[in-house]
Amino acid sequence: MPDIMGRHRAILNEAHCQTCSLSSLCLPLALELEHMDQFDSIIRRRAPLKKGEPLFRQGDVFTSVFAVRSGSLKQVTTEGNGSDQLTNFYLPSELVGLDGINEATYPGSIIALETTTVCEIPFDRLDLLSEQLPELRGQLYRSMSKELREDRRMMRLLSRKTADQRLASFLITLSERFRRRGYSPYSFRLSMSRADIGNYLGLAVETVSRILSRFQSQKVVAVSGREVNVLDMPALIALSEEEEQELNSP
Amino acid sequence: MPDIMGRHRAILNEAHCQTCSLSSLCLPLALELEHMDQFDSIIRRRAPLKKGEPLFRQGDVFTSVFAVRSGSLKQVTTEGNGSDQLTNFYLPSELVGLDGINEATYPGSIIALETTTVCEIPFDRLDLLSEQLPELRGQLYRSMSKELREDRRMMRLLSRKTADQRLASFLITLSERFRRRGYSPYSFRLSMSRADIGNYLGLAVETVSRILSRFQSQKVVAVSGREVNVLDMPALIALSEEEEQELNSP
DNA sequence: CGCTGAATTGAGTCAGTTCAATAAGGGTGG
DNA sequence: CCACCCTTATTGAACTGACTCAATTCAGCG
Repeated sequence: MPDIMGRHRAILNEAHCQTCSLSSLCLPLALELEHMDQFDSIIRRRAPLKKGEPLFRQGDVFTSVFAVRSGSLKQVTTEGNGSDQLTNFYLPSELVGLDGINEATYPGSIIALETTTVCEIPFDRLDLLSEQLPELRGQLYRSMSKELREDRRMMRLLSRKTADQRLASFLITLSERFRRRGYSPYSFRLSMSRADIGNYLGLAVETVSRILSRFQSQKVVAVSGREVNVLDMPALIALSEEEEQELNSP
Repeated sequence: MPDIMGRHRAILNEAHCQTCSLSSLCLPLALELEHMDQFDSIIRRRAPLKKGEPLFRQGDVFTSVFAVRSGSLKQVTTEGNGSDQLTNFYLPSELVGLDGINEATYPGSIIALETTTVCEIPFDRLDLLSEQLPELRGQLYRSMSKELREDRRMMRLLSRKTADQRLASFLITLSERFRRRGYSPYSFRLSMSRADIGNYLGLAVETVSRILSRFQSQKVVAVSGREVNVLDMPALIALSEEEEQELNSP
């Protein structure tokens, strides 16, 4: 029993911003140590989510944003008629739930793609703290602004790019995100299914599968199930950009 | 000369939040009168933009966000290779430039679609004021969050919807935005070209033109150049939703 | 070790594009 | 005010990238 308690305490201890390996990427990145204590004190720990478990569901009352500690999640929005749209993947250090601030409920469900831990940040506390800490406020504005930018890139991808370009862009973006988090940009594991990738990129599963096979036969990547090895990054970048179409320039 | 000065002063006078007809939709919507004075004092007036004139260009240093007073604008992002993507239209009371906070430069150019006036809100001043005024801060968070939501809807449109559904959704969204601003939701003028619409919706100009013609022959709308009359709103709504496709649900 | 969902591969179809040609606006200068 | 030019819009015909349908194969898991 003391053993279990000890381990439990240890887990809670390592779940502090001051000792978190993600602190240089996460929301409190710009904070002084003393301010980080303040920030840390408003955070609520959460039991790890299992694969497939929701962090919250579409329509739940908005109370908090969440920072991903480990694992990954997907955001899924269900339309009236029951068809789903996967609008985002979230990796460690990224902030989940920012699009819920506006309407008091979350606009999509967030589902764990693997065993995943998150830090819960109650938004009213965060807002109050951001009043006192300009650095934190700035970081929050920047996080939202960054997501706006990424959305614009995604719109471009969806409205202009071919299936090949979409897959290549997707792999490059993932690779870059892993790199920034200290993992290999050349060798990683996809936590999402082909169906998820297709849904996210606006492609049929079959198309995703076919194109990954072709990339493999072109020696650009080696794919085995969900393991990906990028063999020729320059070629992949070229694939993501090639033959831009000129769809009525404004 | 006194005449001109007089008129000039009159223009400046009417450009105050307290007397602005948009105040119930705009950023200071939640502010008490005395706080609105404070907000009003940080705003910089701008000479009206002529059609085609840029408010700022992609890559310009980020300094301010802008509230549209009258007219309309488009956001255009140019990729390395010179192809453009139209990522947004802005109508009166909407906030322009929020996606520039993150990286110190604006990620796209903002171009007037017609004669357009805006209020410039220097972001450093806005940030400081938002420290003192929780209502203002909340409104700023909500504005950004709302834009995130709208981006998600746009992604859905681009990855799931047919050309017909896209056009119908576009017209409905415009109609709704006009309605909220006190204009007729059934009769309005498009300030953007067919090419702009196509670029925004990820369609060829020809497709936009063809579908508008078909909607017209179906008596759903009457289109004459840039004048639009919605004849059958329920039908238009049905067109925007019909026959949802089931692209690999997550 | 067998079962069930996930992934791959093939064949045929179609929505929306491209290419092309014509018509309609909308400024501008005489 | 009108004629001209150039941009914008419409319409037609042919083509194609990605989808759907279908049939295996593979992988993870109880």
